[in-house]
Amino acid sequence: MTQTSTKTAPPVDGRVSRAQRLREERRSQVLRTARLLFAERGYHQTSINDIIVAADIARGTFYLYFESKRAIFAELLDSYFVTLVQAVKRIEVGDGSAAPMEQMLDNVRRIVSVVRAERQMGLIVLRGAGGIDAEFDGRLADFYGRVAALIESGLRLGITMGLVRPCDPGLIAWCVLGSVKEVVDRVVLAEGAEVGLAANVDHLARELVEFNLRGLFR
Amino acid sequence: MTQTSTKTAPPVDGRVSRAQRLREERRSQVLRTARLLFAERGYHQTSINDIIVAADIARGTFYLYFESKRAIFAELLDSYFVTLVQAVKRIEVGDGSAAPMEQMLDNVRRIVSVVRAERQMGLIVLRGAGGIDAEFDGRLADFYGRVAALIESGLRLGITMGLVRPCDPGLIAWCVLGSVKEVVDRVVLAEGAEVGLAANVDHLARELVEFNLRGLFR
Amino acid sequence: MTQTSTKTAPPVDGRVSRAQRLREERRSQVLRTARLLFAERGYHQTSINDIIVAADIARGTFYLYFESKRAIFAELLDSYFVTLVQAVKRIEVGDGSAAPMEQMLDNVRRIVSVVRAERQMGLIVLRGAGGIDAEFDGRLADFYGRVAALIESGLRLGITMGLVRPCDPGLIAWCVLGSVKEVVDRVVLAEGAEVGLAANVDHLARELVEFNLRGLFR
Amino acid sequence: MTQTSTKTAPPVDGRVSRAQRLREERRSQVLRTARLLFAERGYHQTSINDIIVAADIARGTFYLYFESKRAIFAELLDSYFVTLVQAVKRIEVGDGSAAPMEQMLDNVRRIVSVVRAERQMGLIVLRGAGGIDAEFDGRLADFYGRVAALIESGLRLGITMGLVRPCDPGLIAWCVLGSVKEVVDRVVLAEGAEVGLAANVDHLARELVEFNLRGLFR
DNA sequence: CATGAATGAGTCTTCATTCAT
DNA sequence: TATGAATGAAGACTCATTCAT
Repeated sequence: MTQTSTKTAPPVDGRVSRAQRLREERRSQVLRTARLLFAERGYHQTSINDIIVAADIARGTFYLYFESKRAIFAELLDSYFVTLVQAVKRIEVGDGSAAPMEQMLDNVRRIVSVVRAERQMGLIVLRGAGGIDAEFDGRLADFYGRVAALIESGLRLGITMGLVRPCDPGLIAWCVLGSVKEVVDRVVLAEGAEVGLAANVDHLARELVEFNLRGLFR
Repeated sequence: MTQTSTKTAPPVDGRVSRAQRLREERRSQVLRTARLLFAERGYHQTSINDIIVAADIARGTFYLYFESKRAIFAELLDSYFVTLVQAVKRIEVGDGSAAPMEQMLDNVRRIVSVVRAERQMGLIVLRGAGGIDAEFDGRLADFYGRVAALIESGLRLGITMGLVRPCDPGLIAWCVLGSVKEVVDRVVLAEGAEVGLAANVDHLARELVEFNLRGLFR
Repeated sequence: MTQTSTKTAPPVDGRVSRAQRLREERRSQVLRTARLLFAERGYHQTSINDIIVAADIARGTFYLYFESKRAIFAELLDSYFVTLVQAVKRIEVGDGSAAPMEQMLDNVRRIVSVVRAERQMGLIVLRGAGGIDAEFDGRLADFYGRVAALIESGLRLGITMGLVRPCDPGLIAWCVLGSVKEVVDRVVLAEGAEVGLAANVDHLARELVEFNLRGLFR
Repeated sequence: MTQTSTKTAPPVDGRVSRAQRLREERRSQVLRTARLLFAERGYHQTSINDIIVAADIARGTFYLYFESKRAIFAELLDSYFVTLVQAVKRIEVGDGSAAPMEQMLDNVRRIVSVVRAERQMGLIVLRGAGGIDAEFDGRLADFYGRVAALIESGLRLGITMGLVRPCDPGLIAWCVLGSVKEVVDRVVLAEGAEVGLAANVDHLARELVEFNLRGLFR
């Protein structure tokens, strides 16, 4: 139906033809360009025209690689979700495991590093992905919901083991998630962040984790 | 310059003409309608047409009261910011003051009550105001920045007084803000929230404050 | 949803406002223009742009009056079908009725006169309405199907009454319809027709009817 | 000028090279595929993409064999016209000839058989070839014009010989043609035709010819 | 000969805003 | 003041055709 359908399966011998490689390169170059623009100006303020001009391709070429504007955005979003989720490891509690605090620190460090590596997507996910579409809103809510569920199950375990004080884990999971999101957003992604605080990731991670574990009180 | 700025100041005698009153009524009715629609479908998915149909006014009439689509949205946003800021009181520490915990609880209760009273604007501010425009993004950042600064100054005071453990107040302020925002968003604004957890505002406030003060550890 | 929705019901007093009248005029002017273009160049070769340029209206204005290109074409088609159907009267056989031949002559005369009055639509229906769309094809087939059914029932009656020779009425109805369509198409609508044969409608009608009644044999 | 016209005349020895043969095979396979698609969905709804996918050739290859979309359609059309024209034999009147009625019956039978054999082209010619293009419309008109002229000359002869009643042969030729076209279209090409009436070609031909010769009257 | 990635003119449609009445 | 018809810039997407490999 659409001309997009990329037959061109790689040769059976497993090697990838030169054309294939070029094709992939082109595709990811468009993806990169689009990511940049979406992050800078948001979904609605970025037109297909903006993308093809910035990527220096023809109008039709865009549709050779992506079905629609929504599709390229969705792809960007989904692949970022995957990257992010992979950065978060469940906190293991056991003899051979590192201290929970250390594990949490590692989680935060990994998240920060992912977000900093792909600053643009961070901006999109934390700020610009809402309000595009009912479907995208849903996807975003889904993603955060899954993360919150992960945290919640950790909390439950911690409570059972007597490590975490008794609390409403369904609620507190959102507190934890919220504090992380906000710090990542404001501190990691802030314009001048490169020079400032965020440069010291370790300090940031330690403060964040300590806040979550010990709260404000002395 | 534009016709809209014809503020038609009330007559010197202080009384407001009947026409004036009607004008104001109509204006705020349009505002209400727009708020509803923006909250339901977001900025981009709400057209001027949607608004005038729902408000039952003519297309031209809209522009008699508001300069543009942006303008009405900005107005809605700004007035909500004012309401919200008023809900947050600086934590007083002194002989005659209530316990800090109690003050924080009150802050949370007030915020929750404001947000629930104007659920629509809450949705807009927490979800839908990003990604519209560079300027709106800035406004939003500004607002949260002011709130964070407020929290930060409280933290500094707390630290000085030995109530709050030593920490990076500029960073932790964002943690606090983030946890509040997320809980308000997911728990207070969630579809079925009216029946569920959020119904018990007190429980919610207490859990949230406790998390912020004592963290997760037992 | 669309801005097309024409509220503006006429005032209760039954009179039509000046604005209403203007609106209708504008609308039918666009219809006329579109009809002309569709007839001249066919559906696919006529762009919205062609229509608005020829009608001297703005792009948006078109969509104020019509939902889409398909919609305006459908409207043109439907109203023509109505006109055409009204031109065909069932052949009455009875004491007070004119001779069947005379009634058929009148039918042909009326059809020819309708077609000549709206030459453009004739061209569209007889030549250009096929191949646009499965739906339009269906509509066209439907229309001709109804006409054929009308003829068929006439034939059955004629056979019963001994006026028409025994034959397969379902088949012969298409013969009759086909002969009429072709003559109307080639003779009435032909470019130079105005000067030639078709000028003499009476001759044409008589020949056509005679052919249908008596065939070719001497 | 165009690469396509590289007819690569066969070697003088009259034999056709293997490559030549392959070329021809491929070409006609594409023609077959295109015919199928054009018939099924019409000219405008069939894209080059549809054709190359169905024919399993590369995009560029198509243009190796055919100049353009128009060109392949034109070729299909023209070759069908030739086939059709060959099916119609002039009615011979003379001592050694069969009865005119029998000759006409044979004509109809041949036409029906051609049309049924290449149902797709029948559909295209009778329904889908109009409204594509001024030129195609002309070609179609030309073809029917030639057929009508053939019939007309037959009628003149018949009149001269006293077999056909006096009439306007230029007009009546179109009646005859119209009745044949319509029957072929609706009855022969109708979806379920294979099972229904049309199965009995002889009945159909006889009814059609009888209608043309004797008309409706008893 | 064959390929298929690239092209870009052209299409329909939307919608914030203006302005004559 | 109120109206709503008119505007036109801007947007997403299609598809016949070309051309380097």
